Amino acid sequence: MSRPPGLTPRRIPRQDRSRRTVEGILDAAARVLAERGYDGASTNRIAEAAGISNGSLYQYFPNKDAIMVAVVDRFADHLTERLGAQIDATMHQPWPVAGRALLDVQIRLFQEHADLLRIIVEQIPRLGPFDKLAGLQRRLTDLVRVQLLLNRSEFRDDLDIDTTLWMLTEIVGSVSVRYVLDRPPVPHERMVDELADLVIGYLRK
Amino acid sequence: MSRPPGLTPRRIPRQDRSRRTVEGILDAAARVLAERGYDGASTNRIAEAAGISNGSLYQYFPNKDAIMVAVVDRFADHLTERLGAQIDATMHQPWPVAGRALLDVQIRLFQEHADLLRIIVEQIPRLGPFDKLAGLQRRLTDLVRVQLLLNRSEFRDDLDIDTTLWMLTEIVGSVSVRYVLDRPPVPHERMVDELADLVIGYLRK
Amino acid sequence: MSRPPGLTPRRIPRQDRSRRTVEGILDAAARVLAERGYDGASTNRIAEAAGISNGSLYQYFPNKDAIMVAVVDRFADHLTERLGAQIDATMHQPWPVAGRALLDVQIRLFQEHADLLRIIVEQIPRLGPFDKLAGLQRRLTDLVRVQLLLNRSEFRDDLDIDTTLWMLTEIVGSVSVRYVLDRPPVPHERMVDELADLVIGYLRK
Amino acid sequence: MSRPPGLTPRRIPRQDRSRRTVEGILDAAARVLAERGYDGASTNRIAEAAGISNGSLYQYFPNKDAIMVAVVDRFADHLTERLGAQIDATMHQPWPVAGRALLDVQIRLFQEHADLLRIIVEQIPRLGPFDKLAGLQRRLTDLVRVQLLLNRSEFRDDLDIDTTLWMLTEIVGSVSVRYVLDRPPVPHERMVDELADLVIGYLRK
DNA sequence: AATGAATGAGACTTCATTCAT
DNA sequence: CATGAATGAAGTCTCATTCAT
Repeated sequence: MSRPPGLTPRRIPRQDRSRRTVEGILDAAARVLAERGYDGASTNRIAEAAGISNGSLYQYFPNKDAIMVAVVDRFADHLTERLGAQIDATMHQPWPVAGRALLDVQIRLFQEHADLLRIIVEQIPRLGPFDKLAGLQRRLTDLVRVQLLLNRSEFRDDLDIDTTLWMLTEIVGSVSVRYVLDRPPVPHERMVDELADLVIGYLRK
Repeated sequence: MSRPPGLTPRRIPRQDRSRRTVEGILDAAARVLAERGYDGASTNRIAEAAGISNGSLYQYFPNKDAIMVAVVDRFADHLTERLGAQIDATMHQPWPVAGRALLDVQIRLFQEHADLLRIIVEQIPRLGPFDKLAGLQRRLTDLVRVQLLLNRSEFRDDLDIDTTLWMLTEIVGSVSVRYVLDRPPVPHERMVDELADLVIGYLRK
Repeated sequence: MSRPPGLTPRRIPRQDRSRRTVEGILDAAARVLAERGYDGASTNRIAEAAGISNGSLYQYFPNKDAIMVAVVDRFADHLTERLGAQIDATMHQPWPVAGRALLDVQIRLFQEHADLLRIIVEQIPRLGPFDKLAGLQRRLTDLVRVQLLLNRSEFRDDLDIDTTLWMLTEIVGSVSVRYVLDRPPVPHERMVDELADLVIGYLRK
Repeated sequence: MSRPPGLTPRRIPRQDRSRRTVEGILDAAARVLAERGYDGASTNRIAEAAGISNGSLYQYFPNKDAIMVAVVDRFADHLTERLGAQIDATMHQPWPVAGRALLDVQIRLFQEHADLLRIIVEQIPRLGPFDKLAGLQRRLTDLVRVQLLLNRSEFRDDLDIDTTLWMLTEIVGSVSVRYVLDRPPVPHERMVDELADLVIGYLRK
C-alpha cells in the first residue's frame, strides 16, 4: 500500500507542519510561563504568542493542562537526552570523575533553563507529578545504585542502599535546583566541588 | 523588608468573637488548600468552610493572598516558638548534641504539620518572600554561623563560612521537608542520624 | 407638664449633641464627595470621616441617599440664606444694580463651594431633582418676574414673560456654573459684566 | 489628547456578525441607561438587553466605561456628520442666516435624540473628556471664531474674542440642551428666534 | 444610643472551552 | 484545518444595610 515516492510528500509536509505547530505552541507556552507565571499563562495568550488562533490550540491539545504537561515533558526529554549523552561519554571513568561530570552538566542544564525550571518548581507542583520527569529521576537513581553496588568496598560499611540512594538523590537534586534559583554568591566550579565533597564525605569510610 | 500594605491584615480584631472568626478563617483556608489545592481555594469556598459569609473574609483580609500569607505566618510563628524553646533548652550543650536535638525537633514538627507543610511547599505560589518564615530561617542561620565560628578548630580549614552556611541550610531544610512529604521508608531516628552524619562528614577535617 | 428648669438640660444637650453629630456627618459626606466622587463616597468612608461607627449613620439617616439629599439640601439652604440677604439688601436699588449685585454674589458663592457644586452638577443628577434647590430656583424666578413686570416699559415690547423668564434663568444659571467649573481665563469682574451685558442686550428695546 | 488605552475598544470587528454585535451592545447600553440610570446599567444587564452573554461584551470593550465612551462617541459622530452637512450647505450665506440655520438643525438633532442626550448629560459621569464630542465642540468654536473675525466691523468694538467665544459656546450649548430636556412651553421656531436674538443682542454695537 | 461584626447580593472581569463559518 | 466569535461559570471584591452586644 505504499505510495509512489513522488506523491507521499503531500502528506509528509502536512504532518511536518503539524509538528512544527506543536513545537511553536510549546515554545510559546514556555515563554509565556516564564514571563507571566502559571496564572498569567492563559490559553489565549499562549495562542497569541504562538501566532495562531485560540481555537487552533484545541486541535492539538485537549485542554490547557495537556499543554503544561507537554511543556514539562519536553523539558524532561531534553534533560534526559543531554544527561544520557553525558553518561554515555563518562561512564567508563572512575565514579568520582563521572559523578562530578554529571553534576556539572546537570547544573549547567538547569542554569540554561532557569526560567522554566523556576515555574516548574514553584508553580506547577499544583498539577501533580509528571511521568517523564519521574522517569528521568528513576533512571538517575538506578545509575547511582549500580555505582554504589559496584564500588561498595570503597564506602562506609553501614550504608543502607535504599536510604543512601534517597539521600543522595534528594540532596543533589534540591541543592542544584536551589543553587540555580536562589543564585547564592558561589561560583559554578565551587558549587560542583562542594557538592562533590559533600557526597564523598557522606559515603567515605 | 516589611510586606507591601496590600497583604497585611485589615482589621485588628478587638472583640473575642472576631478573634475566633480570624482563627476560623485560617483553619478553613488551610483545610480547603489541602483538599482542593491553591487554584481550588477560592475565597467563596474558604468562607463557606469557615461558616461565614464571603463578605466577612474581607473585614479581616484585604485580598485572597493576604489570607495565604497569614496561614504561612501563623505556621512560622508556631515553628519559631517551638524551635526557640528547643534552642534555649540545649544551647549550652556541645554542638553535635544540640544540633542533633534541633534537627530531631524540626523533623518532628514538620511531621506534626505535614498537611500544612505540603500546602506551603506545593500549593502556595511564591507571593514574594514570607517575612516570618524568612525571619525564622535567618535566626537559624545565625545560630549555625555562631557555632561554626566558635568551633572553627574542629572543622576543615578550607571552609568558606558563607558557602558552608548556605549549603547546610539548604540541605537540612530540603531534606527534612522532602523526608516528611515523600515518606521514604526510613525511620525517624535513622533519618536524624543520616542527616547528622551528612553534616559532620561535610564539616570534618 | 413642663419640667423644672434645672432638669431639662438633660435632654437639651442630647438633642444638641445629636444635631452636632448630624452636622458632622454632612460635613464628612461633603468632604468625601469632593475628594472621591459619588462612587467613592461609601457609607463606611463617610462614617470614618465623621469619626463615628458605620452603624451610627443609620441612627440619623435611613439610607445613603438620604445623606446625599441632606448634603444638597444644606447647600441649598446656605445659598438661599446668602442670596436672600443680598436680595433684602439691594432690592430697593434700580434693577440693573440689584441684578448685577445678585449675579456677583451668586458666582462668588459657587466659587466658594466649587467642589461640592461640581459633584452636584456632574454626578448627582442621577439622584433626580432636589426639592430645596428647586425651591431656590423658583424663588429667584419669581423675583425676576416681578422686576420684569414692574419695569416693563424699559424692555422690548415683544417679550413673552414666561419665555423670557425661562431663558434668563437658564442662561444665568448655566453660565455661572460653567464659569466656576471650567475656569475659563476670564476674571470675575469681567464675567459679571459680560453676563450683565448679555441680559441687558437681550431685554432692551 | 488621545484617550488612555484602557478606554479604547478592544477587538476591531472583522466579520459582519461582530459588527452587528457591537451595534447591538451600544443600542442596548443606551436603552438600559435610559431605563435604569448609570448605576443600574450593569454590564450584566447590558449584555442581557443586547441578547448576548456577558463575556461577549468583553470581547469588544475592555471595561464598562469603554462602553459608555463608545455610546457617546457614536452620538458625537452622528452629530458631526449632520452638522457638517449643514455647515457645508449654508456656509456661503450671510452669517445671521447660516448661524440661525445651524442653530435650527442642532436643536432638531438634540430633539431627535433627546433620550440619549439626557443620558449623556444626566447619567454618564465625567469619564475624563470625551474626545469626539470635544472635537465637535472645537470645530464649531473654530467656525464661530472665523465668522467673528470676518465680520468684526458689524460688532461691538470692545469684544474680546476668546471671552466672547466661550460665552457664545456655553450659552448656545446649554440653552439648547436644557430646552430639549426641560421641554419648556416654547415652540421650536420661537426658541430659535430667541436664541438668535440673544446672540445678536450680545454682539451688536 | 453606639459599636463593630456580619451579611449577602451583586458588580466587574477573566478564561477555558465550544461552535459556526 | 483554521478562524474568531460566543459562551457562561466562576472568581475576587465592595458596599449598603442589619444585628448582637
